[in-house]
Amino acid sequence: MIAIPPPNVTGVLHMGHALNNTIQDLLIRYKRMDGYDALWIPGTDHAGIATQTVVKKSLDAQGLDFKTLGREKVIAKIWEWKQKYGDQILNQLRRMGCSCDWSRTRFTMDEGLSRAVRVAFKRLFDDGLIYRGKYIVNWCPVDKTALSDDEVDTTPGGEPGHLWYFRYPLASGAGQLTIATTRPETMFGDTAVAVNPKDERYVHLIGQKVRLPLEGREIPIIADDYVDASFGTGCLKVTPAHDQNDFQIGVRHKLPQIDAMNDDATMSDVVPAPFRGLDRFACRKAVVAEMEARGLVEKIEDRMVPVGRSYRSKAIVEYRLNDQWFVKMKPLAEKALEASAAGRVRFFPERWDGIYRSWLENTRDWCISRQIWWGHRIPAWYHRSTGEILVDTETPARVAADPGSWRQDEDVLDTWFSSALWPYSTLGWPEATADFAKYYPTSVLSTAKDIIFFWVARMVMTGLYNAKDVPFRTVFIHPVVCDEQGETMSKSKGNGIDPLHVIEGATREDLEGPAREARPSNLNEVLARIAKSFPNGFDGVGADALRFTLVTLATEQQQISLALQKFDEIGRRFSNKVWNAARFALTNFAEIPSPETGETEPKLEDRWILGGLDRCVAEVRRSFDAFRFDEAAQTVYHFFWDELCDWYLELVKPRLVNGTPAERRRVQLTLGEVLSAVLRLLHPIAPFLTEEIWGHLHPKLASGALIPPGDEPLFNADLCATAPFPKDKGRFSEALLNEFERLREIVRAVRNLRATANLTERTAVEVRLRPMRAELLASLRAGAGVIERAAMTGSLAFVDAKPERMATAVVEGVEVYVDLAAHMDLGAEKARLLKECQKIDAYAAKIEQKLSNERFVAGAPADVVAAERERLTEARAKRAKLDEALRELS
RNA sequence: GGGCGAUUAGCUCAGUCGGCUAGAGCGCCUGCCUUACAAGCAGGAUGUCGGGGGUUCGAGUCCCUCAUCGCCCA
Repeated sequence: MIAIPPPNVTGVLHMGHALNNTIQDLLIRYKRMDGYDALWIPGTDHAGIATQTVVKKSLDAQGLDFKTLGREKVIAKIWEWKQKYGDQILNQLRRMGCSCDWSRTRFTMDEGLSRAVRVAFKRLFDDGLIYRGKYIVNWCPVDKTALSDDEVDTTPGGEPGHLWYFRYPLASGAGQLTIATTRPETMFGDTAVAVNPKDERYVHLIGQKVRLPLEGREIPIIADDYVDASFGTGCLKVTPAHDQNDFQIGVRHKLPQIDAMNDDATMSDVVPAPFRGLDRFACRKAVVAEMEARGLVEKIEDRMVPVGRSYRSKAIVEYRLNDQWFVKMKPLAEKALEASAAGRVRFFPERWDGIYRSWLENTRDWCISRQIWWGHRIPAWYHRSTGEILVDTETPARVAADPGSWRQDEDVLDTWFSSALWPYSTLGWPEATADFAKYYPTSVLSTAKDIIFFWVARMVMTGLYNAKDVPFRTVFIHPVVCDEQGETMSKSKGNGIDPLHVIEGATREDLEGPAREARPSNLNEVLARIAKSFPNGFDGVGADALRFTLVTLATEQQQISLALQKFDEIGRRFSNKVWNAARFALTNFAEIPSPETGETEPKLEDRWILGGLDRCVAEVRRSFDAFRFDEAAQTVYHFFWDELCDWYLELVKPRLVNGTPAERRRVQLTLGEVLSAVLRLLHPIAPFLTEEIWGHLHPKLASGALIPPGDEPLFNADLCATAPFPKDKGRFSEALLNEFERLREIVRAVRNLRATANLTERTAVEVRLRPMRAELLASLRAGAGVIERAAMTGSLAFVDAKPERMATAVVEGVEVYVDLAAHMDLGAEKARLLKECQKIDAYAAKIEQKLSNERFVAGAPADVVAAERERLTEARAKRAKLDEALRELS
């Protein structure tokens, strides 16, 4: 069972969603076909800040003011918006072929899920794991809300700024201290100056006071280890209400907290009159100007300063004291760590477990209140006069009885608080539903690495706490989809590829859209690239090709560099091949001799392809089970194209087209089995194409009684989606593979010789074979048909001596002679043989070197040594034959 | 500053427990309109496995180190 990572209702699906949902659908279809009760719950997330922001913009555009409308009307508007656009995402999933259980579609703000949120909140509160407190929080002055640490982005290396050196006079009048600050405007909130206790320059001043310029307040000089003596002057102004670290210092030294700003980052009434109401940056200028006027600025340095920005509004984050709700992380995190240590939650690829653990080990308390309207309102009520707090899942009776005396908390919960409950709230928790009993814990969570902290870890924590078990046994972390330059795709860069463009096609204007909207600095370059690669737009390749391409590219690396061309190169090409091969097969299934006709004995190629099929089935299963979807896709690709199409189909054409009815039935039976199985192998990756072909092929197989023994359930499998996933029937054998491989090598040798003589492929040539070992003769005779057909020989015979004037090639165990007659260029043939000799000599020399090393012979496992000896013998034999051919030429 | 990942053919990437002459797709070169597919078929060329050191009989693979790139955290 899989719970979908719910996409935000704000937007449309991007390529990352396409990859993630392809993987989930693949797993679900695979398991469903393999007989499991596979449930995939779809849904969407209300995405508090993101959605509110989007709707606010649209209301702004209509000239409607948020504040004037008021909370209830705004929420109603957002609901309207959600109804209108929310389904769009689910429809996109459908178009990608996602086989979710649509009847169970959930939304994080559904009544049931909202109740789950309130129940979880109350339980955590009652257990003392949720508390309310004044705390310094990341504050977005644009959205006027607190942000969790994870919602704050910082530019590596900081942003350009300044370091101002201000003189604070000592209260004693006996001099001054110079402090360095990047944020002059916060000086009105200063409540101390701190120095490092080991800093000899200042140690004698500890305990004294300075007079805060512009304001005249006296504040103490304190000692704290946090201060870096080498930074600035070694004196740090401490502003507990406006800086994270200063807040901690303030707590340690019990400093007062002076809040110098309003919620929109203008200066509050506590600052001196001239600065009141100024925006923080205007105030910064004013403060600097005033300090300069008073001669209190020692110097100003340019400097890169760390700046946090809201990942939503991009506004510079302020640090602000606020009443907020917090989840106490430590007890929850410990349980989550235990679960991963015990292997109850496993990550694929494994390395992400370390990332997950290190976050849990260092996590701070989680601020869960958000000062917005769209979301789950915090179920807490405050008594207007006593300040008493009530927390409950529904409006408490005391509140209902006396509503005038109580007010509910204005804030809503962090979106991730409800997302954290998703794997079980979607199953009906906290009710003891049948679904919950049956499907919890879920099997797999598929997601990208960027939300391991936001989401994965929090689901594990709350799952263990609320639902008494881990929410999923396996976490699959897929790569991040990047553009061809290796940069993450984003709206602001305009480098995204729209999955719908890939599926349905796009005009050149469509393709240019995202870039034109984002206006990146290299816009012309981007447009030129589009014009060059897709002057007439992009032809849609369909959902299957989209999926196949993504799955093929999703290796264990951290990112996929994706260019639109890839969908042509990989997915479209392969889908087309499958379609054509199926079409060929279907025309040859038009007429099926009646079962009474019976079938001829399987030929070598029939047994070979069935063995290959079984190996392919086993490998695909192994790869799927190991979450190596790329390997699975490669395996099917290789089997289908290189073995089935290039060899088997070509080999059986004579029997299929001109054969006796019994011969035709034999091929139909074999080809039918292979094709039917390969369609089912491919179905989880490419559902539409395989279903379409299945619809044509399967009825023919069934009506012609062409379903092999043991596969009886297939007779009734009207849909590929519900047909059983193929099983390995154990027909693969190394010996058979080698036998056939020898034939292929002979064929390649003949083709090669013919090509070097500049003969076209359709020129039939005389071929003679001379086995080096007597026991090979029978096998070669059995494979004569394969060679004749695939190598287009005129005649084929076995000899025990090299015929005169024939070109020679040596493959494992067999000498191949081709009569190139007048076309043989003796000089070229000689050069070719000499080159072969060189190659084989280098090879043999390497092995000889190994074998002459006593320590290798003594130290390496016996089988490795024996294998080397064998290779050497083979190489020498081959060399001898080449010599023979050379001698004859000269 | 700490951590994770990457570096293999012109490009995008595989490479299992250290063991066969290091592979695939695309691109490139040559020849083919061959009765499913020219969106195809056949053949071919292409590598100091980022540099250096170490362990080992043996290293693309393990260890150390340096370099470059990407990401995460502080």
